[in-house]
This record gives sequence, structure tokens and C-alpha cells, in this order.
Amino acid sequence: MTILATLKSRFRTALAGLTDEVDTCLDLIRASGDPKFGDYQANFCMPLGKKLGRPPREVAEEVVGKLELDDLCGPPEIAGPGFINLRVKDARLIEQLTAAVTDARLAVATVEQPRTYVVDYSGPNVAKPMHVGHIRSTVIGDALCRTLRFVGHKAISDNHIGDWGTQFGMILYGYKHFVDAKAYADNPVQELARLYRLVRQLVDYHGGRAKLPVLKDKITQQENVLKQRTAEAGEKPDKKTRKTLRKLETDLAETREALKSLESQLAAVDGDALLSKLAAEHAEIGTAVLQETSKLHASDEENLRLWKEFLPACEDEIERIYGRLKVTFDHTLGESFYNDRLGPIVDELLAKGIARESDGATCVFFDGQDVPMLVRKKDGAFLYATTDLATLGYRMETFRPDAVLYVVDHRQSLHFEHLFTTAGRLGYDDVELKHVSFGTVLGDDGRPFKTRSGDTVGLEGLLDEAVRRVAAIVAENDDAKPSGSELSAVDRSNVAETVGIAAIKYADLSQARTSDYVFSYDKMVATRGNTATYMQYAYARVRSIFRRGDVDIDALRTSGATILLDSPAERALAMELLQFGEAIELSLADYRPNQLTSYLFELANRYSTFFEECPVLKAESDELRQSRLLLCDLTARTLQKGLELLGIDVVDQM
RNA sequence: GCCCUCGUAGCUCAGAGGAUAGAGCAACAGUUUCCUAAACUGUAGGUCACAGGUUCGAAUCCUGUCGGGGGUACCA
Repeated sequence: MTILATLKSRFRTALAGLTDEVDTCLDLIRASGDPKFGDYQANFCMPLGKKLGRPPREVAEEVVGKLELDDLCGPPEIAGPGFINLRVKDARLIEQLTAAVTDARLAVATVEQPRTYVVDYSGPNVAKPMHVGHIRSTVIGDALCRTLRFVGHKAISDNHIGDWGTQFGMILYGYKHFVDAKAYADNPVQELARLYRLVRQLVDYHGGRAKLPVLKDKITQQENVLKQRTAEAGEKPDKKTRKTLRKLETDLAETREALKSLESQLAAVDGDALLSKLAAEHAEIGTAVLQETSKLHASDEENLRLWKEFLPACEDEIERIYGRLKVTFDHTLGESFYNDRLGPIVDELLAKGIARESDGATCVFFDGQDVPMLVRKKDGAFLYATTDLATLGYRMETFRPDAVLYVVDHRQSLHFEHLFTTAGRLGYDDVELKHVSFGTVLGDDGRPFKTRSGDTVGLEGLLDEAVRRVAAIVAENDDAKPSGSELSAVDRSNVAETVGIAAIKYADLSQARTSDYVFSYDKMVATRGNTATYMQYAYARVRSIFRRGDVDIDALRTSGATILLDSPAERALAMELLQFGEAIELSLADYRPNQLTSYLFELANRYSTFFEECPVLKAESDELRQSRLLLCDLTARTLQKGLELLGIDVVDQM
């Protein structure tokens, strides 16, 4: 039990009879923001006093009088308008730390009521190279699963891959027309990726050609509207008109920008002899690709056979990246898996009156919203929403979850709002459906990463670049060690891989989930401040102490050596160590991994201070040496476990 | 038009209605006979976009204004 939980239970007893809103009060007991107010503070006397019509300090007096905390804290202090400040007794800290020393869970309790979660994350389109846009979902989802499991929940990870979309139409078309048989035999993944890119480029080219006059028209139209409005507005337009004009100007600028980029895209093909020849020969490629996709969906024998042949190669490709990220899934049930359920779910929606026809499409409408959710197109094809409903149905039947978490970009919040409302109408009402949304990955220019076209950074290239940059730092630091370099070439390369991947993951996890994320190598690979490297470094320093002191830490843990907390640095470290469980709880309360990263940063900080101020191997006495070794051990294990919950590894030496 | 989000130090960002708003970069000033200086210590830096409101108490909740981003019927 965390110290906070113990405090709450004591307060619960003391509050009995005083109010019937005990839980509300208990929520106002927190770790102190400022050490000078002690370790914990209870803030409920002000609202409670108001409610009871009594002075808050008087209420505080009464509560303090009833509190039995002598074994846990020093005398409570009533401060300011009615805060109760608590300082945990060192003896209690020592007792809890001692328990953690021999506990594999570091004295973090499991939850009383375990739940079953289905966590939907990553979800790349196979057969398309994974890019930087996939990193957030993958990393956050993985961290949530690990953390949920650690506290005793059942977390079922399910990778809802896109294995049934238009990209297969492209590959099918490419395979039938452009395949290099030898290249395919040698390395199917690489060849399929080439085919995808080629067909994609040709489709975009013809699409772009068709779009060109449309864009030009649009620009003329926008120019005219702007001119007309400007004239109408006169010399002194009011505020609202000015705003409208400004909007028209930015719209026009955007359209011009789009035209420019389209023209350069077309020029790239036109300027390439081979590409322009292919483009001319495959003028109808756009519709042909859609036909290949429809044939696949209609179980065309050849296309289905080819799809089954391509799929394993595509899955191997994404598995390789997951292997490097050390991300695993319990299930990988892609869109194709739900193909048979799409028709029936639409029928059900219609039969129950949840959906109806509109403009030839099948739609679900929502109160107060003009936009419906489409579940079947005019041409009979199903959509994203249809698959998601079918998927939810399957998950409910199969896993019987208490909660389903969708770790998906916040731009899809409307989709999930629709999806969840519809699920409620279908009768899925005793399950928590949660869109764990996250901010967009932005480029250096502050614009969202393009998913359809443009130069996206491939995920693998990103990992390589991060590792390469870290490798340089590893070499530089190892060379600069006072007693000479310690790492072999192999060691250095392993450290670079672990630290590099960690840097990428941590940069993402330490950011508040809902805010946008600016992709930057420098930020990801920074070695200072709130970074994985800082924690890994703290961990490595502990390991270094054990190595140099030739410490048998297993023996020490069971030796019954006592922990001493005489210096401020030791006490601060101890207090921080004991708040690991609270940090995990906070992190899970709204699925925010950055709560855990903040905690670990704070812990590593406390350790660094301790490291500077408290000699371990050269401690004044043997007793103190053993105590400090135990603190080092607890710190290392907490850092390791905390990072592990985020999907990040540590290294013994760096 | 409607809906959703964001606006906090020069920069990048934390901040569960609680006390004097915090980190990291960058700046400045220190710390290597000592367990890894990928570190530590200190200084400086703020009208929490603006205006009202609710509250004992607001960066946080509500309303409005200004500014940024996103979404908005047959892509996923």
C-alpha cells in the first residue's frame, strides 16, 4: 500500500460522522507541492468548513484530533486557511523501503479490482512503409499495456492492421504489370515496396493531371471573390469583415501553394523519361487500381491468391520494426479478418433503425449534428466506420472487456464520438470506450506530416538516424573517460541501439499525450534534461558503483542491513522512491505516460544529488555504506522498472 | 457556418480547483586530487492571450473576444 493510500484510510476513519462526502475529501489529499509544507497535504478543510458553516481551521482541529497517525507521521500542522500538512516519520520511510528491498514489485500493490482492457494501437497499413506518424500510437499503446499489466489488469493488445485497403490494389496492379521476377524472388518485401511506390506515383500523376485545371479554376474563383469582397468592404471594413477577408486571403494562398506543389510533382514525372513513358502507357491506372481492389474484396481467385502470398511478407516487414522497438501484440486481427461481418452489421443497424439510407448511402445520424457516420457507400462498399463497428462486436464477444482503448490520432475524435454513440445504441453500454487521443506529429515546418504523399520520413530510417547520432555521443563520452575507454566496439554499438531507440520513445512519451509533437532529431537525441538518457545514465552510475565496489547486491538485500536517512539528500531520495506506486496510479488515471516520465526524471534528479553529496563506497562507516548501497539498488531497480513500463531498456555501462 | 482543441519564461514544454506557477534548453557565475562531468550547485528570466463570471481559493471550471491548429457525406 502506498503511503498516500494509508493516509487516506486513516483520514477516512477520522472523517466518519463529520460528512457523508468522505471520498470527495480524500481526493484532496496530495503529495505536497513544496517540501516546506511537508510530504503530504490535506486540502479538504476549506470546502468542508464552508459546507458545514464552520471555520476551516476549526474543522481541521477536529479532524486532526481524531486522526491516528502517530506510527506514520509527525504531529500534523494546520497552516494557512486550513491546510493540514503532514511529514512522514523517517522510521516509516525506512520500514517501507526495507519491504521494497526484498520485493520484486518494489512494494507496488496490484489493483483490488482487475479489469480486462483491449488496447488498440499502432495499426499501420501493411504493404506501405511505416513512417514517423506511426510512432506515437505504437509507443503510447505499448506503454499503456505494460503499465496496466504491471498493476494487475489484463491488457489484450490488438493490432488492427490495414491489410485490405487500396494499397493492395496498387500492389496487385504493380505486380501484374511491372514486377521484376528476380527481385521479387530475392527480396519480396523490397520489390513489393518498390511496386507500391511506383504505382502510387503513377496514380498520383494522373490524378494530379485531372486536378490541375480544377485547382486553377478554384484560384480564379477565389481571386474574384476576394476582389469583390474587398470592393464591397470599402475603405474602413468592420472587424468581422476584416476577419473574413483575411480568411479568404489565407485560403487563396493555400490553394496557390497546393498548385505549386502539384506542378512540381507532375514535372518530376514529366522530366523522367521512363516514368513519363509508363505514365503514358497506363493512363487509366487510377480506375484499374480500384478495380483490382474491388476484385480482391469480391474474392476474385487470382487476386485473393496473390494477396495471401503478399501478406506474410508484408507482416514480416512490420514485425522486423516491432522487433527493433520491442513491441509485441497478443493479436493482429486486421481489417480483412472482419470482411464477413461488414454486411451483417449494416443489416443489423438498419433493422434496429439505427441507420438509414440518405443520398444512396447508409448512414447513422446523431442529434444536433448535421454530419452522419457513413457505414455503406452509394456503390455498396463499406467504410472505416463499418469495420470499426464489426471489430468492436468481435472484441465484445471474444474478450468480454471492461474497457476498449483506442490509441489514435486526435484528428479522428469525431469518428470515435460517432462510433461510441452508435455502439451504445447497439447495446454495448457496460463497457468503457475510450479514445486515447494524441497530438499530431508535425514536421519541422510546423505542418502535419503528410500521410498520402510528399516526403515522409520512413520509420526505419528514423531509428537508424537516431542510433547513428547516439553512437557518436557514446564514442565521444567513452573516449573521454578519465581512466580510459571502457567499452568494446560491440558494447558501444549495443549501447547506441538501446539508447537511440529509448531516446525516440521517451521524447514521445514525455510529451503530454494530447499536445502536438514536433518531430526533431535534436530533441529526440538530446542527452540532457528530461530524457531517457538521463535516467539510463543514473542507472549506469549505480551499476558502476556495484562493479567497482565488487558488491554482491543479492546478498546485501537479504542481509538485513538497515537503511539510514540522516542527510537531506538521502531522505529526499527515499521519499521519491516510495512514490513510485502513486506515480503509476496517476499515470493510468487518464492514460498519460508523461506522468510516469516526470516521476522518473524527478527520481533520477534526486539520485544525482545524492550521488554528489553522499559517497557510497567511501562512506564513513560500514553501516552507512550498506545503507547507501541499498538506496542505490532501490533507485536502479525503480528506474529500470519504470522505464520497462514505458518499453525502454537500460544498459549497465554507457 | 458548425464542432473539437490549443495559447504558460527568449525557445521547447510540465502543471488532478489549493499556499510564493515549475522543468529542460539557451544566458550568466561556480564545482574534477573523490563511486561515470552524459553530472552537480547557484543567478536571472512571468500581466499563465484578453475581458467578465463562479468559488473561501482559478493557469485550471463557465461565458465572450482575439489568435493558432484540427475536423466537418461516401479515404483510413
